[in-house]
Amino acid sequence: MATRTVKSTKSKLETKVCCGTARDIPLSERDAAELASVFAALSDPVRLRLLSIISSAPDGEVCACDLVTPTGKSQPTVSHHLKILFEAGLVEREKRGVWVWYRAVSERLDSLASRLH
Amino acid sequence: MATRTVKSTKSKLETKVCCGTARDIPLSERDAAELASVFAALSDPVRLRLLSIISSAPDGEVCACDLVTPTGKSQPTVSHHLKILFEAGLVEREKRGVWVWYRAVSERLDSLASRLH
DNA sequence: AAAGGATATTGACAAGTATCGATATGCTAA
DNA sequence: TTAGCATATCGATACTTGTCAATATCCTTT
Repeated sequence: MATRTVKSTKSKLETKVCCGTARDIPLSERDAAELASVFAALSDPVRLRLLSIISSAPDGEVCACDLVTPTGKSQPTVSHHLKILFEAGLVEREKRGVWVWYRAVSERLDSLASRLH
Repeated sequence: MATRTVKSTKSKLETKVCCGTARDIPLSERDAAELASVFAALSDPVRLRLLSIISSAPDGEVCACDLVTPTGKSQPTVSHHLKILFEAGLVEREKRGVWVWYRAVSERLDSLASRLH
């Protein structure tokens, strides 16, 4: 933390004094951790593409078996990424027989978008 | 990839057949990587709080020296996080004398928000 | 009941990252 | 020019994460 007093005033450089008292941070530590975890779920290219496929599906849902080939990743890897998206609340899943269908949770993305301001 | 033929129709479970041909992914590999890198910059609680402080500053800018104490992190750590925010295009910086002032790049957040749909 | 397939989990490993102490750089004032 | 401070970089370390092969689980069909 620098000094707070500025003596000379010869240029614009000194017109503003830095290093005031620490103000309250608008975003709490808890909220920051929560937000960060959602962004972390979105911080992988494979997951973004999975979400993209799911979101743009005609019926709004996609079978997990259709998510392996397009991404070029192994089945366990895709399953792992889908789990992360699910736990972040970005997708929901429904098991029907042997298949699992995924849908995007648009409200989750909407509320996230609104928090970017 | 599962079989595509479904013979019996005894319940709703079989009304939809999964595992069609791989369709094009709306989000390209390059775009996904770019987007993911921005989300990665936002996926840390300390960086979100830094951005929060900067964004809500009365003058729209904050001296780096005012960003160490509130976060409770060391000066090198804060400098590291600011660099990541800067390289992601989320903040811009201006050196004035010994001090460095940071401002949020709101258009960057806006365009990011618009891409969440 | 047995076989086969879809999905999830486990274990292991390589790569990436957050953190801090020490140090370098660069600006200002004396 | 020297001293002192603000900021950035470096080096090291502990932790996290993306990936896949192997395996487990669960459902359906025969």
